[in-house]
Amino acid sequence: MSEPRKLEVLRAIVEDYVHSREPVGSKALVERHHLGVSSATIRNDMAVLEEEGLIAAPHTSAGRIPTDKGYRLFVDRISQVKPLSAAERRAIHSLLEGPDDVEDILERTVRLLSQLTNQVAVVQYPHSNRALVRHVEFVQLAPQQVLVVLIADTGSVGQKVIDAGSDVSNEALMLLRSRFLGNIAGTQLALLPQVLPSVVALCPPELRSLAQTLAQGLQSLSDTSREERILMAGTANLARSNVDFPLSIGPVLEALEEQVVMLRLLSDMGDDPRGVTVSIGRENPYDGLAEASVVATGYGSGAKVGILGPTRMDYPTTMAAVRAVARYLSRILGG
Amino acid sequence: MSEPRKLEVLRAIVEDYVHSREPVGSKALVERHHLGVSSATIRNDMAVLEEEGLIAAPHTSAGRIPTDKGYRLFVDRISQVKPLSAAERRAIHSLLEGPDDVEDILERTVRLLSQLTNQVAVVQYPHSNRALVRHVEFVQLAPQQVLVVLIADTGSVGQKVIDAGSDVSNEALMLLRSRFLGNIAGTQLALLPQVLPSVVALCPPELRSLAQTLAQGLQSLSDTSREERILMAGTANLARSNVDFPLSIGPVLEALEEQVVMLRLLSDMGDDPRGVTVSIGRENPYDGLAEASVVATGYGSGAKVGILGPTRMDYPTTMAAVRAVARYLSRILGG
DNA sequence: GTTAGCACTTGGGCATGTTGAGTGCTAAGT
DNA sequence: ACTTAGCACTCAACATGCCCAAGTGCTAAC
Repeated sequence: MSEPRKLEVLRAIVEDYVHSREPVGSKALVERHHLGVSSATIRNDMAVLEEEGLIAAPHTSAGRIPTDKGYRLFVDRISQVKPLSAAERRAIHSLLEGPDDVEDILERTVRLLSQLTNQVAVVQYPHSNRALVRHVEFVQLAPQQVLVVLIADTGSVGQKVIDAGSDVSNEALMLLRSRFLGNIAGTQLALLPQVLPSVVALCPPELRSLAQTLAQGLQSLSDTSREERILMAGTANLARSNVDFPLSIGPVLEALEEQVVMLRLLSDMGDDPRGVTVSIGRENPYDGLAEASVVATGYGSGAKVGILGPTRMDYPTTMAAVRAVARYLSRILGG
Repeated sequence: MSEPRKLEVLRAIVEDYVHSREPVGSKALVERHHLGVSSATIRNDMAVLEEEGLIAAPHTSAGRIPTDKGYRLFVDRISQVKPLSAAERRAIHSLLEGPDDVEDILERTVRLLSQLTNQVAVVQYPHSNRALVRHVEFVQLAPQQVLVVLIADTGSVGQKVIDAGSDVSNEALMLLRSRFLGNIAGTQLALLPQVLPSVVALCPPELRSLAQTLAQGLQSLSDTSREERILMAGTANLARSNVDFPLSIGPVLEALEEQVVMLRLLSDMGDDPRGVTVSIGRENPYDGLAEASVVATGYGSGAKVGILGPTRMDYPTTMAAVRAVARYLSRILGG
């Protein structure tokens, strides 16, 4: 059989199955797509595809459905990106309007993306490797408690309450504040771990231990404010898309709730700077997502946006949406 | 028939149904609970209960299940609070340990509560009606963009990027910062709307418009940092508890995602300062939650904690857990 | 390499029968 | 005035058997 037709058949199977949710047979296939051959020929081709592990039959006399491997081939070699509809473009454009508040933008982004794709949308907070320290504030909350605030020039704000271990005088705090501020303002967040110890060393010995504690606080803020959070929307789509399909939704919700899992997942996906990356079914490192696929891509300076949905999803459209949204996001955030 | 026994029967039905998930009939009832009468008597009682709308039969020859109204009576007049197990007490106690960071504590709280109850746990950020302005910071991000930061003495931090409309000089910003700080430090957040205009009025005329913009930013921060966010955990429990039961999970997820809906819901529930409040099924203002119940109570100075689950839930245990967690939370946060 | 034809498999739909849990009612007992 | 035993009745759930349509794999001819 001809190689191109084989791929064409796989493509037809994937598209029909995604759209109908039902195993697709040889006859239906030859009717819906005008391949120039008969159903018998298709059957032969399908037998080959099955041998290669690209499709499978749920039971003897049913049609075929694509396997993870089949989707993989489809995504890698067959599908072409679908252009977005005018309405979709418009929706994305409207992201450009409104306040430039990072939080706001990300929130609108996930909402939009989840509506666009009918899947769960996820976005990682922007990496701010290049972000600089703009301001540092120590606020005394209680005799032994200090609120540490770190403001970056990107507008991201980190906060953390730390326990000093002993009473803190206001004067000491003021002194340390100006000492820290003077020495780290303008520094890249990413460099804080290297810079902070020297600042501590410069402090008067009797304040050394407090300074050390504060420095730790700042450092952990520089970590977390950098990339360690995600935002998501559209979890209800999980229930909707599986209304007559028993994808076990429980494990997926669990995974989504564990930010650690999701962060891991996103960063494990290569960040091909131009295209989107797809992780299909069992390719996925987390067991609970064995029946799910993730479509993601980087934006700005390396953080990820993406969606999560059932393996049976419309990859071309979804990939187009993710890519488009990522591009706009990069533009807005000036990545 | 005797009134006390009628209630006893209702109680037995509720308990059996919650535990077995199946309609409960007269015979099973008389076997499992040693009521001193025969099944025929129970049948008569059940007929009365059904007339009163407290229980219902899914179909002719099935047992009865409690209606919303039945649960209501059960919660209000029959059930007694179950004491928590030692393990549960221990788990709650361990909340006391660890950093006093509000964010951290709330996060651990929802996790704990969702595990304790096997439901979705929700917590509203603490009200800070009594919270005072600790610090105000204006940070210039771009010629026309200013980041406004408002820090309260409770450790809550609000941030917002505002667009000034025209270029802002650094000196002007510094001046306004000290002007605002001097006039509103120590003020209650709740009073900001009244105080801010006078501060604006005191500013030099050429800065009036910028001051106005900044004041608006601060005011919106005082709103949002006060109570307008919620945190949740355990959405996966929704899927688990309904594995063989078709509570439509979709609408519930939608509701959970709409913070506005949840906030509305929580604040609409009375805040009986001592007991917990329960909202059952259709009593619920939001249609998507017609098959769900919310068990909530206030903590600290009026914010809410609670859980959301199917109407068929173990109310006594759940209520006990919610109440206990709320108490500890109040203690930790010094409400 | 493709096609027509055909025997074969099998899940799904449907009609039918059976079972058992559960009810409501009546009449008798306390 | 309640309670209880007994009984006829209802109805979902389950089982059984049947047929049908969809779909396959194979073979032989083109």
